[in-house]
Amino acid sequence: MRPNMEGLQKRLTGHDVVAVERIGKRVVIVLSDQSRLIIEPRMSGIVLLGDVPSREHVRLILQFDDGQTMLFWDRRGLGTVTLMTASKFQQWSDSGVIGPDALLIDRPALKARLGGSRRAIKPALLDQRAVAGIGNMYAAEILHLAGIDPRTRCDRLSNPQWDRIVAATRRVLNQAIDYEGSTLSDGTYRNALNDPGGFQNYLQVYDRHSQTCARCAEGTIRRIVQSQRSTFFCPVCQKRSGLHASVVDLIASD
DNA sequence: ATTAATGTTCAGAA
DNA sequence: TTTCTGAACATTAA
Repeated sequence: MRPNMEGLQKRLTGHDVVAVERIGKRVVIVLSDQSRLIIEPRMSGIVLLGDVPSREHVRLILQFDDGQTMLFWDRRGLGTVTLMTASKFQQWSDSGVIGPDALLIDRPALKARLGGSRRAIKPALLDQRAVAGIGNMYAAEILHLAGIDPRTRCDRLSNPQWDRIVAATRRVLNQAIDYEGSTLSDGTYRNALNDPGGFQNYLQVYDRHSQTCARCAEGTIRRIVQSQRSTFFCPVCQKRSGLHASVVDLIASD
């Protein structure tokens, strides 16, 4: 991506932006000829309007006629920027590399995609081909809210458990969006105006290793590794079988 | 010096 | 065939 950045800037010159959309974790900028500029921020990338936070790590700058600036800033440089023609985008969209969006999927669809799998539910939720938009932090929060052990095999989950996963997904993601994301102590995540989010103050398990669970006030949050990612969970609220009473209340109050 | 980090992809092995 | 591991990408901070 970096070697072609100048070529990319040149190809973009003279085009109008007609829409900005989202597919899973990607930002999709629609241009007047229906081609798409797709930004995939990955770990540390952010899309910003306005000032450049630092001259370093700027990957792309869109300068608009009215003086506004949109830029992709990526400290670790793991993110990607891709410009696709309309037909290439259509092809890519239809290829199935990105599953249904996490905020739109319903229980039958999610179960159809994962219900036959022997994988543990936590790594399965991170599979963007199965369902798009859930990352490591929110997978932990979702399963905690749903009261499900992250190690549970997908093919052992009951319909009520799938229902709780879908409900918890919507609630966690919508709440995180309302609070404009989670900015942990390293300050990486920012909204488009470079302001920190507020949802980090409401995280129940993520990054809370060895703390007492705020919900049940009994369990101690555990950290385990699944598919080379940290998983945090409360062994009391999230049992393989059985369900802590407060879980039912939380989901039901939605 | 080592490790881990809100992510994904690849090769290779159970 | 499925699912996992380890490495890779690059940077920062504890």
